[in-house]
Amino acid sequence: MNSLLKPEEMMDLWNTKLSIPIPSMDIVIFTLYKWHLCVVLDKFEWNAHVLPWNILAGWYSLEDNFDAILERKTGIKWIYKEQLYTFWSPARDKRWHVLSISYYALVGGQDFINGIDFTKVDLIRYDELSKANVLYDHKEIIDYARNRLKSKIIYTTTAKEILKKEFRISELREVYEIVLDKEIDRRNFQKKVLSLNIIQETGNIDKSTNRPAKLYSFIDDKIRTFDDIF
Amino acid sequence: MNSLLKPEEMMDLWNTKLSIPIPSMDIVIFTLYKWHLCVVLDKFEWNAHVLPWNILAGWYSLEDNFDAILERKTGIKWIYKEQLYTFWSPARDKRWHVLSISYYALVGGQDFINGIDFTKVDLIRYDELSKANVLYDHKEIIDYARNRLKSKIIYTTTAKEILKKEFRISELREVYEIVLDKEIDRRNFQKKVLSLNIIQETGNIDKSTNRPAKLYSFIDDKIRTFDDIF
DNA sequence: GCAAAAGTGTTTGGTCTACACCCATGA
DNA sequence: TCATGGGTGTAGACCAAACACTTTTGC
Repeated sequence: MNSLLKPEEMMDLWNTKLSIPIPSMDIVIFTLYKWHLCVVLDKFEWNAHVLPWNILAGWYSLEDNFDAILERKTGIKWIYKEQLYTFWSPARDKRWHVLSISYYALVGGQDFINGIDFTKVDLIRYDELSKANVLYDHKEIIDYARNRLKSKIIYTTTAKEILKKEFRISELREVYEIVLDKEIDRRNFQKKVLSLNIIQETGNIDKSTNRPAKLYSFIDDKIRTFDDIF
Repeated sequence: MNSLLKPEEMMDLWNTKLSIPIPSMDIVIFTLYKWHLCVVLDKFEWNAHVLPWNILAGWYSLEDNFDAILERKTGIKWIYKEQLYTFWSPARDKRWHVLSISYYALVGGQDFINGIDFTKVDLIRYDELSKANVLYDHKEIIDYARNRLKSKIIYTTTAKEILKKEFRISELREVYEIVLDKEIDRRNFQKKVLSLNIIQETGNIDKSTNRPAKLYSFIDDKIRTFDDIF
């Protein structure tokens, strides 16, 4: 993932000889942590944050570029991700003249949290982002991703990435409640989700609460679409 | 809209010294012509076609870049457009190593057809595209745009760009029938579209058919969203 | 009068919402 | 036996699909 010229040399070349923006990638990683939707952000200088990013490595696909950034920040090698949008305006970033191809993903699990190097990266609650000092247009990119996440989870099995292999329907519902930021009727949710043919009983029972609960798993290995859940 | 280096010089620079793809823009322009969904494609050499495109002019916004390509091909100065996707893979285009930021739009009207220079550009029916020789991955980009168009027209007033200021509800319905490629019940469509608060009677009557019809116009000047029409 | 297309209404069935009740277990 | 959360059912509101009849004009 190296380029033939050093980054500073590239910048120099661009700014002096070219009128073309440098393609880079910004990634928005959402997770559910302590019952809140959070974003992974790079610490930047003293108290500022930016999205994890890199200059696009042109010998690799966009997905490989995403994976490289993700792995560097979190240790996770692969995750379902989706292209978000390509942001550019001549005024976007006066220092570097950078075009941003953005991707986003929803990730969960203990391995993910353990893999994060919290000296370099922070987990910021989405609902507390306005208090943070997020640089450039990265706050807008995060909001854009947040909206996309909301609309996608309604008709895709995005929630798969947050849950363990086997889960209770109530756990699935909680993912939806946090991502959509609203309460969902327990009984109606259950009826609907079972009618969609996306999850199946595993036969196992989770006895960790007073009344044990049936465990379910997603039928498909891959993220797939279905008729709107709401 | 010029760059400091000539295109050939840029290409050379990229291929020899840089590992970074050149940002370019491909645009997918849909229109309804003789009752069919069509795409505007550049003639390329003898019998091949490509999407209208250009190397990204970095002093201008993405939308300005789109407008410049559109105007060159069709004489139209402004139209509602939407970013589609950014395509890139190292193998995408071996000659030029080009990253494609794609936009799409739905355009209509006689001015549009009159503005097209048909010596440079062809109008190709979407349902006959498989017979055409469309180069690179541009066929996939068109398909991607076609799907986006289908899903967007269901909850946005995209059809506005195809119709005259005042139109019959039956004309609006025909736009939906062609874009969605299915028959729609006349009566149910009328009820639904009137309940959405997106169009209003203008008070004028169109007497061009046997039985005259009320004319309607969109309430909003801008393209807006509404609850799904289907 | 007849064809063509507009305008309006009804019936039906399914789906979403808001609920209530009972059940299995741990403490 | 009580608290906690799981499992299941039902009535009413609402919405969408299928469909029929009447109206207004040109020829």
